[in-house]
Amino acid sequence: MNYWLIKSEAEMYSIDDLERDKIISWEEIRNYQARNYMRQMKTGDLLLFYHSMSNPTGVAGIAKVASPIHADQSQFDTASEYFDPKATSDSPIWECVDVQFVEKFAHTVSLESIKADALLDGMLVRARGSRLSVQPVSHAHFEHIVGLGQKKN
DNA sequence: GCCAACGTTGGC
DNA sequence: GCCAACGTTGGC
Repeated sequence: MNYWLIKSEAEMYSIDDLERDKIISWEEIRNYQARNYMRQMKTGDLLLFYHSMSNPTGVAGIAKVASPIHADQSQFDTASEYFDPKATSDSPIWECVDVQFVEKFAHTVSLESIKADALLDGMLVRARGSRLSVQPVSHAHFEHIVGLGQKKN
């Protein structure tokens, strides 16, 4: 079992949207490194759901991988801004997994508190200028974030 | 809204 | 294959 962090702009698609939808294809990722990490995902892997461009930014809950990697349908959709003319159904360029809601935290674990916590040293999301929207997370970091998010205060 | 950091593109 | 120009991300 592996652990990951996925980012979403909170105003575009938040943990509340995922709670409502239950499960969606995590489409529209157009970054090779992020795609390559998604290719490594296995059904059942757990995901920290991170809100970017929000107040506060941070981890808002947990999701899980609910399908094997598959073609991102938006690359074939000429009406989509994510349409890719170089992609064909025989050789898709962009891929994604399905993501299923698990839980929303009692409170968001803010980036500020993540940066301040020595137990989270080395988390990629703390890196200055980190723009990667799909990142691996260690088991220890995952468990610690979940503990912080579930804590009542 | 600003802007630094980063990824991608394309000319050569 | 270099690298400047450009577009995007994302914290603040």
